[in-house]
Amino acid sequence: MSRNVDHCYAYPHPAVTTDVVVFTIRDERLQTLLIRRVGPPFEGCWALPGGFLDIDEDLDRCAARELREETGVADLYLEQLCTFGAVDRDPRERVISVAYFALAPAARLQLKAGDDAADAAWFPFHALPPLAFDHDRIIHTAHERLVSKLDYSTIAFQFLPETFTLSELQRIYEILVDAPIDKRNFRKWALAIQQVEETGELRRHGSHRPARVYRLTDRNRITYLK
Amino acid sequence: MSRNVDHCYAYPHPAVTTDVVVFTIRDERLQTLLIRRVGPPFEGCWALPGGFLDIDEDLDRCAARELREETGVADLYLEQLCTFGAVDRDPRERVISVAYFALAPAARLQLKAGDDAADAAWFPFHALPPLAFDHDRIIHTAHERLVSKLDYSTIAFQFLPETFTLSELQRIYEILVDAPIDKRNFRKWALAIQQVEETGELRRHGSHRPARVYRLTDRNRITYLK
DNA sequence: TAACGATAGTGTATCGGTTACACTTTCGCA
DNA sequence: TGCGAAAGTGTAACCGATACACTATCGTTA
Repeated sequence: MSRNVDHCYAYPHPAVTTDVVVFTIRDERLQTLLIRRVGPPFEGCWALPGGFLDIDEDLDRCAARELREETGVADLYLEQLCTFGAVDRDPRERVISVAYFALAPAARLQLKAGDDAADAAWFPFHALPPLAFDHDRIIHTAHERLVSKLDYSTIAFQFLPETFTLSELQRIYEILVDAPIDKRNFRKWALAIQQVEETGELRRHGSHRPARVYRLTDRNRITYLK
Repeated sequence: MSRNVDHCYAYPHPAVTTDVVVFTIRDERLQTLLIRRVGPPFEGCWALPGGFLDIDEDLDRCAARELREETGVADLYLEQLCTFGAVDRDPRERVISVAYFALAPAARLQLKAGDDAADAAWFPFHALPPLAFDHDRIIHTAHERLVSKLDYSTIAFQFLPETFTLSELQRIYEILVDAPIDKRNFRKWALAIQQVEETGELRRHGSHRPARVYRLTDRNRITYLK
C-alpha cells in the first residue's frame, strides 16, 4: 500500500484513535475507568483508555484491544458513541478520535497496568480529576447517552453480575437516575419485560429474609423497549 | 507539521472522509440525494456525497463543504450519524468515513453538479440504485436513526418550508411512518408541543376551505419531547 | 426462646396521556 | 345554487404509569 505514503505528501492524513469510556457501578456509585498518561502531551494527567488505530484493524477491534492492553479489561458491552475531530484537540498532530462507551459489572473488571499506561484506576463519575485532551467532553457525552438509553432499553442490565437479586437491579437504577424508585412498581416492570428468569436459588445476605436469585435470559443482547 | 509525514512511515494513517445522507420529502415520498461517481473505484456508480477531510478542517465543516461542493446544497440540518471503518470498505486504501445525515425541505435544495461529481439526483428511499462502497449500509443506518427520532423529537419539522399548513405537516409524518394518522389527534399534538405559531395568513389551494398558515417558533433547533 | 431489626416480597385504586371516532365550515367550480 | 373537497373541531374509552402499606422470613440478641 505504497499509495498511502504518497498521499501523505499530497493529502496529509490525520491520525485516527479510539477512546473508550468504561462505566461500572461499584461502592454504590457510577464510576469511570481512567489511565494515567506516561508521556507527553498531558504527561501524568488522567485520560481515557485508547490509542491509535492499526492500519488493518477494525474500529471496534481497536477499541477492544486498547482497552485490554491498557487496563486488562475484556469482554464487555461496547458501543460506538461519537467521533470527535476538533482541529486542535491534540497538540501533536491532527487526531480524529472515534469514541466508544462500555459497560460492565464491577466484579469482572480486574485492573492491571499495561505498557502504554503507568496506572489505571476507577473514579466516581461525579468526582473526576482534570482530564487530558477533550476527554471530559467525551465522558459527558457518553453519560448523556447512557442516561437517555435507560428509558427505552435494557442497557443498565449490563452492569449486572451473572446472578443477582431484584433489589440489586433496583439499586443500579436508583444510582443511575440518582433518585429512589418504588419497589413494587419496579418489580412489576422488571418481571414484565421478560429479560430475567429465576435461578431457583435463594441468596442470604444478612439477618433478614433471603432474596430470590435471577439471571438474564440473554446476556449478550440489549433490548429496546416499547 | 512535518511530523505527520514522518508518521506515515512508522505508523501509516488511514484516510478520513465524511459522507452525508441527505433526506428530503418531495413528490409525496422520502428521497435521498446521490451523486454519480466520475472516477474509479465504482466509476459511474451512485454514491453518497462526501469526500476527504482537509487536515485543518473540522468534521462538521467537511461534511457541509463536500455537500455544498458536490450538490450546491447548503444550510441544512446536519447531525453526525456514525463512523464506518471496515478494513476493506475502500479498495484503494484504508478509509474511515464519518457519516452524517441531513434533512431539508424540498424547495431549498437546488441541485447543481460540482467538480467531483458528474451528476447529482434524488432517489426515492424505497427505490435506490446499487451504491458504491458500503453506502447502502450507511443510508439504512441513517434511515433507522431518522425513524427512531420521530418518536421523541421534532426532527421531522426540518422537512418543512418557511410556512406550512397543519395538513402539510401531517402529510410529512404520514409519509415517514408510512401509515395514515388521525387528523384530530395529530392537530391536538402539533399545537400542544409549542413548536409552531400561526402567521395569521390563510392559504388557498383548491376549491375548498383555505388553511391556516403556520411557521416554526424556532427553525434552528430540534426539540426533544417527553 | 421471644422480641426486634432489616430486607424480601406482594395488589389495588387513581391519574394522565393516547386513541378512537363524525360532523360542520368554507371555498371553487360547474 | 348545489356539489366536491379539504379544513377544522370535542369527547369518551382505554391503557400504561404511578402512588401507596403491610406481611414474610431471616439472623441476632436479650
